[in-house]
Amino acid sequence: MTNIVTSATKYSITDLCKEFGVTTRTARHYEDIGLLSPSRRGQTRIYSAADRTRLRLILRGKRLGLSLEDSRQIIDMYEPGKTNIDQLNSLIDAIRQQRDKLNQQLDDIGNLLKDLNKAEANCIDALKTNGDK
Amino acid sequence: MTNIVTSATKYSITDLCKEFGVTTRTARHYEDIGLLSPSRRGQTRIYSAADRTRLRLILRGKRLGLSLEDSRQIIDMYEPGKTNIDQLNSLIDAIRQQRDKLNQQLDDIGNLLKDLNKAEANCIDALKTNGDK
DNA sequence: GGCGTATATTACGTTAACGTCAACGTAAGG
DNA sequence: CCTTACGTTGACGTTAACGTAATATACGCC
Repeated sequence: MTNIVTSATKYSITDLCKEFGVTTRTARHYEDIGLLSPSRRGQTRIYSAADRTRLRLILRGKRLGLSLEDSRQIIDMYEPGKTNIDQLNSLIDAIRQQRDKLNQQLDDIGNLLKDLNKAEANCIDALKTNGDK
Repeated sequence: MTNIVTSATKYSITDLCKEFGVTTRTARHYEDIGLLSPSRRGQTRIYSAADRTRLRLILRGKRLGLSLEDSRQIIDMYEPGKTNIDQLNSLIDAIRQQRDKLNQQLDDIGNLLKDLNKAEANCIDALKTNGDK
């Protein structure tokens, strides 16, 4: 059995970045703008499972075309307590806005997929037609 | 009945841009990079229904987080004939890649929506709890 | 025919999200 | 002890997607 204290899964910067297919520069950049804040051993960054999750969420946001600031907003929603009562209502608003945006995206993707299917059919048609000569 | 020749729906740059909530600079930029090519009357741009459609597709792409280059690729897929036989197969590949990406997005959105629901529930909870004091 | 409004071109400015390079520290292995 | 690999901090460079003047032309109208 591994030592409980030292075994809490931790990652070096390169390991973490390799796992997600980003450069170390990217991880450091996210730290610069306060999206990640790994602990340190001396100078060296040590990423926890929580840091890993945050990175995962950031990258998910990117796939959806969100800015890093957008992602920060969303990720901060998950954190309890960090939200004082005054802001909860505006936070709920923000959440609903995000949901609207996402539903719009769902719609867009549906349409785009339809279009792509058509386009593919056209291509295959063209290949058939021209393949016969 | 309006004159068939002159009545084919056409738009001025400001009208078209207002309709889609973008600036004229944006439309001109899209023209600079070859995404739009409206006809002209003298110097003045005249947008056709086809131009309008292209703009609509570009903006849909943007909502999905695509780059303008990505959108160009996709939009060009719709154009028949412009694709020579040699490229049809690679085009089909591109289409499938796009589809994969979109399915990934669908997945991401589903997860994000779930998360947002949780976050909202937390907020509402917090409001209730604190509202009682 | 002067005024306002729309349009044009040219060109420099801006922001986000990193890339890239330099210069250096440190720990492990041969 | 030397090399190799991985880590650090600046700091300037780059790309995409426009913003923002500045300046000039053209149109409708009272």
